[in-house]
Amino acid sequence: MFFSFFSKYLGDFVTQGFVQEKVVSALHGALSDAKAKGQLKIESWPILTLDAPKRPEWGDLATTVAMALAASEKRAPHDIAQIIADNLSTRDQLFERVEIVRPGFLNLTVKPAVWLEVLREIERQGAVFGTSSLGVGKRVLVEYVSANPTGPLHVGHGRGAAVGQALARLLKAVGYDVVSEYYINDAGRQMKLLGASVFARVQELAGKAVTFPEEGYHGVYIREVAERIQQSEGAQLAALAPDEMEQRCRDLAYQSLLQLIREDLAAFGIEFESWFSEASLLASGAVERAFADLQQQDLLFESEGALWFRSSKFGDEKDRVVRKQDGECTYLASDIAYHRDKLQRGYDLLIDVWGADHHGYIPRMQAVMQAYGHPKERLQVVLVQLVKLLRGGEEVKMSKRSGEFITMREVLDEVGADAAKFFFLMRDSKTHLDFDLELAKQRSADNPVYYVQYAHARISSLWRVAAARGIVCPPAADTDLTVLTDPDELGLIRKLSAYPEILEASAVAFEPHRLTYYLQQLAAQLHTFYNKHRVLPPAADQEPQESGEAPVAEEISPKVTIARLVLMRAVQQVVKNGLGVLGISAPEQM
RNA sequence: GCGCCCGUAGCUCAGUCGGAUAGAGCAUCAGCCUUCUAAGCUGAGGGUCGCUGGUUCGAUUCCAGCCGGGCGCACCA
Repeated sequence: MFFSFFSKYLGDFVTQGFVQEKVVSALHGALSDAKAKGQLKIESWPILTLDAPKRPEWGDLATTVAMALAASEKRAPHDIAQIIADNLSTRDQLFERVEIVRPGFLNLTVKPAVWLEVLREIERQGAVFGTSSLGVGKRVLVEYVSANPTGPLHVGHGRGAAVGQALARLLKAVGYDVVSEYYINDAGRQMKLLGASVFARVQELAGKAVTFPEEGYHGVYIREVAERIQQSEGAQLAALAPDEMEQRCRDLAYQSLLQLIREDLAAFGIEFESWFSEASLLASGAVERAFADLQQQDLLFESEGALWFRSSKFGDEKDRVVRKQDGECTYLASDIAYHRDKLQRGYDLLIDVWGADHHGYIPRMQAVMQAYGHPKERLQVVLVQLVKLLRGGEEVKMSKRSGEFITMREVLDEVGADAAKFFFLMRDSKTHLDFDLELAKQRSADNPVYYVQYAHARISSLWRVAAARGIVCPPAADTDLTVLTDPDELGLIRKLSAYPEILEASAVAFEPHRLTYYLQQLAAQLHTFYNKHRVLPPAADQEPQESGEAPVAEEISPKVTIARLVLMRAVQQVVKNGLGVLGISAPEQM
């Protein structure tokens, strides 16, 4: 909810990672100084990237600029690294250590005091910590799910829904103005088949023998819809002529199924700002206008009695039919008109979330972008691969033929919306996903959803216990954090500090799973810390264990307690923010 | 046949605008713990990053060619 208010804060909070930003500007300064002194030429400025080194002894952050510059400077990377290091050493309020290693790595160790600032920063920014202004001023439309209203949503749609929503929120978080839209295919052949199928079932219920339409919808839900229709207005229906009756069945079935889809999405916690009807495009003449535009640029031609779009002109492998010999428009016709409409609404970026089996459709839609005078990159298609449902390692079989499949609703009812979303977002959307229902509903640390949510709940529990013991945690600004010197503490802070970068990388790559992965790592680090260290002092009543075997409980002074509480509060904030972006709740208790 | 995606530990997968000794979870094995703030902790083994070449100081990452798997090549959605 608070996402819609982001844009007004974005100007104030530019967080490319608090510490990272300082280090980058220090590096930039060092390079400038070196250039001014004539030590380096620096004809073109390198991109300053910071990596978190794999080994702790390599410092907090590392950069490879020296090696990147080696070629253009025509000098050994090590020398360049030395020059940078020398110029960096004047900025020693930031660095504890600057080391040059082998080919030309620059390993930087930032002073703990600088890291501690991150905690204050997180507290200051709260729910907007991690957001950035990358996309400010740009409008993007994310279209997803868009399932035909001819049946309930299945598991694949669920993954698409989770991915689409996460993408939308991710882009909002980095400053874009985002609208989510569902395109309703409420026209054409599918609807006719739906009407015919339901009509046939209604006739059956009325005791009339009918032949079920070829390629009709066989699912049980069709019968259910027919039964409802028969009950509610069987009498009125009987009075109609057959084709009127079929028409009526189609309308009622459509409404009923679309309603079902809306309800399922609501149950999944997915909301669209906009629902766009294909039929409305046809009714408004938008398709004809789209054609006229193309006609004008000679991008349409007639051949073999059909009308073709010259998509090959824009890199598609061949031209495509938009109006068939029989005079009917193809689905491509509506899609052209629909995407033209999106463009006319002034979006800077269009994102379509599709099933991966539609990938062959991308070139022709990007051709549409170009036909209307936009770069093809204006349309970005995010592909979502199939979900393989497992139950305790065994594949759950589904048969398409009989029209029976596992619905999204069934999965939600079994594992809950949070777990379903998390699992859908755990892997790169373009790869196949194994989704184990048993694992997803487990309430244990083996279940990654619980593991992450538990990190949040666990900290909430601290507040409850602290409150009960009358311990209050003052704002970070008023707290002496210098007692946080343990590697586990500083490690957590470094992890927190990386959150804005993760968020941004995840957003620009359209890959929500990176954030999911990060949250698992952060949770793991939190749990490790939590198991190893105390935050609150032991309760007064259950004092000393017998001396001897029990591991010596860590001494914990009030000062340390307070500082660690501040740390915990920051971890909790970041977990909450991250889960929020993924559309997953952050429970206070589990 | 052409095109797109995937191929990383026993399993499921991260990591690639080129960087150091390639990571996580599960499983396996070995210890410890049965305590609290809440559902245990610590460690180990495990890899020709599909194969072969190329570019590079440096390739899991980029390029080419193969191999294997998936998907797509409609006047179907």
